[in-house]
Amino acid sequence: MPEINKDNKKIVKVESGHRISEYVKSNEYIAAIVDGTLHDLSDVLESGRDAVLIHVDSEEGMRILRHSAAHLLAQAVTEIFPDALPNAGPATDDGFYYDFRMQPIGMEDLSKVEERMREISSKKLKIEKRELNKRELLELFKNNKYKIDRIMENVKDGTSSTVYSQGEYVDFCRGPHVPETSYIKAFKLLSIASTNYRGDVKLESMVRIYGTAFPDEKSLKLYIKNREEAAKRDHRKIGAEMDLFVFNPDRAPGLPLYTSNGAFIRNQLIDFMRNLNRENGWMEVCTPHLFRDTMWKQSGHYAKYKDDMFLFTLADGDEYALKPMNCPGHITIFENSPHSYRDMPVKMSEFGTVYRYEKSGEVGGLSRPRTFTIDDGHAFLRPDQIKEEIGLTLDMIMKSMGIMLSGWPISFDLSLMDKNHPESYLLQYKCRKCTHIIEPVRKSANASDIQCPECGSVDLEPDFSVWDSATDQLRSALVSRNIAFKEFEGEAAFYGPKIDVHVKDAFGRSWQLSTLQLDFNMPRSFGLYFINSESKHETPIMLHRAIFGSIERLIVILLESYFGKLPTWLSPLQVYLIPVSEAYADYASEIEKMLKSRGIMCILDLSSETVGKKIKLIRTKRPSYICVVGENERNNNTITVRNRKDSQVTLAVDEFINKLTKEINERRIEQSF
RNA sequence: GCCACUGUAGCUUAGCUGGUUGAGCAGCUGAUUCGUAAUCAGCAGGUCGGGGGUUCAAAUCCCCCCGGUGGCUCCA
Repeated sequence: MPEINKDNKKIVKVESGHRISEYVKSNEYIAAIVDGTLHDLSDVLESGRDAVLIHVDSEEGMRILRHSAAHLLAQAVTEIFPDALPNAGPATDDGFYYDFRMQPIGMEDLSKVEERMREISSKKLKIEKRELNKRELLELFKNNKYKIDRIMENVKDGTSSTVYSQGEYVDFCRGPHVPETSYIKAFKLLSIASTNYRGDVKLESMVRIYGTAFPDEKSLKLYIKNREEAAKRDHRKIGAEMDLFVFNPDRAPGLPLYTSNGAFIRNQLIDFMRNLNRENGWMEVCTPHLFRDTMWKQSGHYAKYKDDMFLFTLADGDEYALKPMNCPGHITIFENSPHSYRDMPVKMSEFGTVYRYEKSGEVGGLSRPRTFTIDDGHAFLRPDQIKEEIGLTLDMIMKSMGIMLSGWPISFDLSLMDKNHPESYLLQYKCRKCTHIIEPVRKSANASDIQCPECGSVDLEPDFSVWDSATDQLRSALVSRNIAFKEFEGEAAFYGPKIDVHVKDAFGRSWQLSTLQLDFNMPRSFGLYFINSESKHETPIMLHRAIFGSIERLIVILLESYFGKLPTWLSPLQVYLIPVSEAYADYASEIEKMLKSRGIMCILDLSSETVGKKIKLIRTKRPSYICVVGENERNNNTITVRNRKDSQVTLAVDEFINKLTKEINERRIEQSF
């Protein structure tokens, strides 16, 4: 996605009784904000106001443009397929879609639809808004049950709402939209998908058409080019070329097998994180891959994720499950011994391989496998230790991202609770009558199903103090590291607030890596405690944290972003060594021995092919260095080295090996030569 | 699971409107001993994803199944 210019703000004074459009000279402005609400340019203001014009290049402007493009799509589809019933068509982060109840269509139909959209666009149809009352709305859309559903849900009796029309096409919509169809000129339909009404598999299936639109042809082209470029860098293609992993759909669907090359990359990443864990007091543990169902029932995973777990029953009737998460295993270790407040925090880490039964259509490559390994960690904390521990974990994140993905934009999201819906969260309550504190529970949405155990009153007040304190500590940990972050209200898990870390690659794709989640629930459901300074049992707070996230996904990110040309410390082929002829095989073997004794990944190619051919054919394996030795090198005890960018230098063998060893040990991204 | 696209040798691929598959690379054998993106020659490798049907004849047309890929959260 191209950069969005957020400073394209223009404010005009609109006098009472006038249309906003009268003050707009350029067709780069497509809508306006007045007193915080969105308006069409055709709107007449009843009293004089400042209107903030929305530029088509702004984030808001793009959404409006794409939403209008979705309407254009619906118009074209209903013209070509009169039986198609439009449901809904919003803008998405990088385009738009529209859902229709209709016969399945194919890609040929898509180009027909796109052609029709262009025709309609060039007709410069005015996009007009009308206000209708509920009765009129229901009458207008009487043949479309989906629109009727939406009207019933969104328009209260006796009130009115808006419809937008362009030519013959009318849609129930709250807008705003661009002024006329010709504003939508740079667009493309991308794909067809099946979806169900309201996303519910039990309801009828619908055809979803995806597309995207941009303010100008150039940005559209760039977007399409980036998509194609990203496809070329698909990790599955690169992985096959470099011989990193194998998939066998018959024997192990969705379960990757790593070759020695792939295993090398994994192990390098794991070694790196293992050291970082040690430096930061995360003690490595090792837990089994399967547990009895009883544990999963206690943890709550069974109730929530039963359908996504690999479950099986043994001959004696005992039920087991492969672990979908590592936390209960770590809890089992924690439980085994008493803990004083002085020993806290207790921090366990594990490269924990988990198994999740993803639905058949959802698995694919390393990005959506059915087994993956998390650089998992669970800290058992006293309530006052959150800030310190989060701060240290943020340091680990900054350090590891700097080493692996130097210079990539990183963003931090802090997810908070929505205090208007306390019933969505695990909360402590206070009895308004007798001030008794009720242990954390999750109230159900409507019922007054909880009563005070002391006086029986149902008049309970949510006590946010634990959440507030935890959230403040997360926030101040971020602030203490000078980290910019965004807050998202209502995005917290029911059991606690969290911080998510995303990185953005060279193609503008955002990837989630680290997560830090506080958990007030699991320590409670397992009855965990530590002995506090008053010799009383106190429940610890758990921190679930992963820095890489899944190692599989990290490998995907590294392969796709480096195009397979990994930093040398991660490369399974660090040196590819060629003697110019058999006569120099001995000299090359000596060098090979020296490299191997330093642990450098090296292949010596003594086959009878020409140097040119060997270089040509090794390219898909992406060696860090291609080294050639012959008469010159042997006479001077040197080596000729060609790097990933194909620049070449001849230097002393000792110097090469020393600098290369340093490059690998220091995990440098840039090459030494 | 649902929809679209797709499936010819290990990889990349030719095969038009039906006449039982053609190549390049990789592999193997031999020659060549060579200075940075393919040395030469030969050999071998395919139930055209699987099954059924139409037809004198199917990789090609029809039906069913199985893989792979994209999508199935963003609500007028």
